[in-house]
Amino acid sequence: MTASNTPANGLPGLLSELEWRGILHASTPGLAERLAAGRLIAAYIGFDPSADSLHVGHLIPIFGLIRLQQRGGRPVALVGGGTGLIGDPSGRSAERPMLSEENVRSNADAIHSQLSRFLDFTPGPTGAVMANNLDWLGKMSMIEYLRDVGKHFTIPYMLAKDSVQTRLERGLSFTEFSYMTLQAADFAHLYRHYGVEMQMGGADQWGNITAGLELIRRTSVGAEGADVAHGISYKLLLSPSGAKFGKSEAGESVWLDAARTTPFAFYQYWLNGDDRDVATYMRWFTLWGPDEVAALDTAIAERPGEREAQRRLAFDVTARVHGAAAAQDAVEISAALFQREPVTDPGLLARIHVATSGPVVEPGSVAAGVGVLLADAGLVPSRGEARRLVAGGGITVNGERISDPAAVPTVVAGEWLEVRVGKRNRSIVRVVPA
RNA sequence: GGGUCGGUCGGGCAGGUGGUGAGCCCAAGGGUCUGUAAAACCCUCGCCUACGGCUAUGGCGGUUCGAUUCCGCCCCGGCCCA
Repeated sequence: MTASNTPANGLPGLLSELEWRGILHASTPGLAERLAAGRLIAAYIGFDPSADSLHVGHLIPIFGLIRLQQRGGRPVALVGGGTGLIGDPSGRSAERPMLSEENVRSNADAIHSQLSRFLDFTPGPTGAVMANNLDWLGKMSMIEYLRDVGKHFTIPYMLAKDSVQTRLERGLSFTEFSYMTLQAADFAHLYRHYGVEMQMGGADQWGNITAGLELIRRTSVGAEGADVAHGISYKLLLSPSGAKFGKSEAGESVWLDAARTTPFAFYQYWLNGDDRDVATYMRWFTLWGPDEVAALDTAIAERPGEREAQRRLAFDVTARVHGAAAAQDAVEISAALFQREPVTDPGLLARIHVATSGPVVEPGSVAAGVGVLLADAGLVPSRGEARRLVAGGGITVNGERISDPAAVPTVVAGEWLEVRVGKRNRSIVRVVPA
């Protein structure tokens, strides 16, 4: 850890930091002055509980809060237990399915606990705070909503929003149309009751953020002329390689929940990134300062084969999400699994099997030949696919390239098989009688 | 509610007005080189108990020797009208 990890210039340096990292999309006029004022500022970001775990895409807002706290601001993480029942049309091309209340509630709980590991919630001026908008939106009566919130929005104002415009042709329910007013109500509520002066979010949230500013401006008294609230939006993360950020090779989301995406798989996701993307990712997903980042830029350019930036990035992010021990474990398992020779030490095999949530098969599957084995283990979608892979030379078991789908591999120490499917997909299969 | 157009492989299409839909593009996967990267090149790309068989044109039913095609009802989506 170097000195650049603790920005000495505090809150006033926030905007310029987001600038050099290439993250800043927009910010309200006057925000720089407000940050320079030397007073504490609290800012919030909302998390939509549409699933029971956050995924790597959520690291963007999470880092937004982390950087704020690091610079001496108070981060407020808002879980959308109320708004999640409505559905944000922003960035969506079609009406989304409504989630049940129980669903949203349990998702909100899960997300709540995941967020707690990224911020310091120790009570104090910069202590992080968690809130759930169901607490106030759920209590609001319809009359109250229409008088206190709806009255301050004109239809032309709402129609002008991008999120609405892009949906006018394709269809948009009144419910989703109203979403921005609920998010505005959140901001206004947090402004009044928690002293939250700023909302942050992705570029697609800018319209919702400004709707909140509008509501606050129209409903707050005093401080005439001065901007009483602010907003920052982050760019849409476009990976230079054109890859969809946050999707594994199989097209699955990379989750922050270890039960969904093992720390090993998580580490592999970052390690395996395209060279062209690392420079961007390390700016977005680490707290490294300009000097460290520049040094790694040089490393990428001069010694790409070493993948120093990928390794450091993968370790850093994995450690942040799953802890340093899990990250170290992922490094060791990766080294063992991706060395030239197959793993044969039973102790190590067992350890890798557990850490990677490896598949378990019965001896019968092994005796039926590699083709059947791979399908039974779930390493390939079908036997036909297994045959294709074997024919193409894509399957290696215990270090031996398989040329016949009917081949019966030798089980190591009576229990283990090291299977390599393609170049990057390697796993340990455990053989246990039923 | 009425009308109309559409629902074919992960995505995008083609075709088809009763006689064999696995055809194209993209995406994807495997191999070679390299670095668990990219590019390039080669191969593959519905499923299976695999020289063969089975399933696939939103769902159900009908007409027919035979339906993706014709008829009816239903579901989903777009547009127009009320």
